[in-house]
Amino acid sequence: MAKESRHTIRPQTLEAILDAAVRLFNADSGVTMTDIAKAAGVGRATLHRHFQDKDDLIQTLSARCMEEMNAAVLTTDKPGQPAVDRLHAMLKSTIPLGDRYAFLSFERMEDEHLQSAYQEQLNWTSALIEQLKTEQAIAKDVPTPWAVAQVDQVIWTAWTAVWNSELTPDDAADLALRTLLKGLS
Amino acid sequence: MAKESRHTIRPQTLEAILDAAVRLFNADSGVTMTDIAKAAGVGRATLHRHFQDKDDLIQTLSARCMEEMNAAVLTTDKPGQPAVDRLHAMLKSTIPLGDRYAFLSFERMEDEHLQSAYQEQLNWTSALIEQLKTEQAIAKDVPTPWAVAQVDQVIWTAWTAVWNSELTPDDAADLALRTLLKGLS
DNA sequence: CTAATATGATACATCAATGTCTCATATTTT
DNA sequence: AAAATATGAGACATTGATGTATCATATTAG
Repeated sequence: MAKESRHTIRPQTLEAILDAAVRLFNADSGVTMTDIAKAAGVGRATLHRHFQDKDDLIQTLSARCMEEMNAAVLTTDKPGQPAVDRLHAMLKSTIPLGDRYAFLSFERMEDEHLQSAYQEQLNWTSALIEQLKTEQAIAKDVPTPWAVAQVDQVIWTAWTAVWNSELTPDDAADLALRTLLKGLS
Repeated sequence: MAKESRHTIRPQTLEAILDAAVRLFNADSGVTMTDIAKAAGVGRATLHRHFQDKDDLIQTLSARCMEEMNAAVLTTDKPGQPAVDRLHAMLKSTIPLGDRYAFLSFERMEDEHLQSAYQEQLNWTSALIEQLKTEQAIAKDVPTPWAVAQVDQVIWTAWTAVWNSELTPDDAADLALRTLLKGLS
């Protein structure tokens, strides 16, 4: 805290650090501060100047990812629409952020503020599932937690396919929606 | 190597170590040798007596998990059967081994012997997908890598549900098969 | 342009995990 | 029962990551 008040981080420096960190953590969870500094093209001391410790960096990164996810979902969502359309819009906006999503899944979140934000995200999806059931888009005997997990997983799968250049983001979203609703048949 | 020739590990000791290691690695990838020794109820020195280093332990563990997975799939598989039945049998036998499966996915495998064994596993699933397409159980315009990824993911999801006591292993396998073939509808 | 300050590089101390070694004890084998 | 040996406990050295401090340089603000 003392450090952040003494120094103002430059926006480009912050972006470089957080971008590099997301990238590295997705490739391997055993990332060191030195790795991040190198990948960000930044001095190792700069990391320690702006983040109290590694946990602080991870927490900042988690908060950032969570904000991006929430923003992406909420800005594209139109609550009045049919549930299937809302699901489609949600997939389209979240799949390109798959790396953020993966980071949030892999890292343990001890911070309770983040915990509750994540829970809110899960609740949002649960509500969408319920609406899908009401509108007969999915079967009522499918457990909601199972459906939520499937949505989560398909986002990750779709992002991986995009990342591997196997699919475009839009094609991945379409295929993900189709897979969720009708399976592979 | 020198150590393993000087000492014969007791079967129960080996089991305790590998069991504890799988359990811990699934909860958190930043596991220390001390953690494993404690969880296994074994002296820390015993680990170093039988495994050259941490990598050696992980490699041994990976090999063990791979063998278990392969054995489970191959012993329950009946190549003459319809593809849907083969998929169902595969899900039933692999879902209870979901923790093994997860370990293999999370750990990077530098060993080429393991790499090829894993590739073989993927090829086996790909062939099954092709058979499913031939038998019209799944659509031909679904990319095979996508289908393989879905099978992988659903095993993990199903195992998680079983682990959380939300489903029995058999129910999870049934739900997984249904989800793969018909989606959530 | 000049002052303020953020950054990079380096040296340094600390700490946790790793791996080695030894010896007393427990277990297995004969 | 006695010999052989696997294990547990703890001391020890080593290594790599972490975090701090300092100073010269680069960048930004006034």
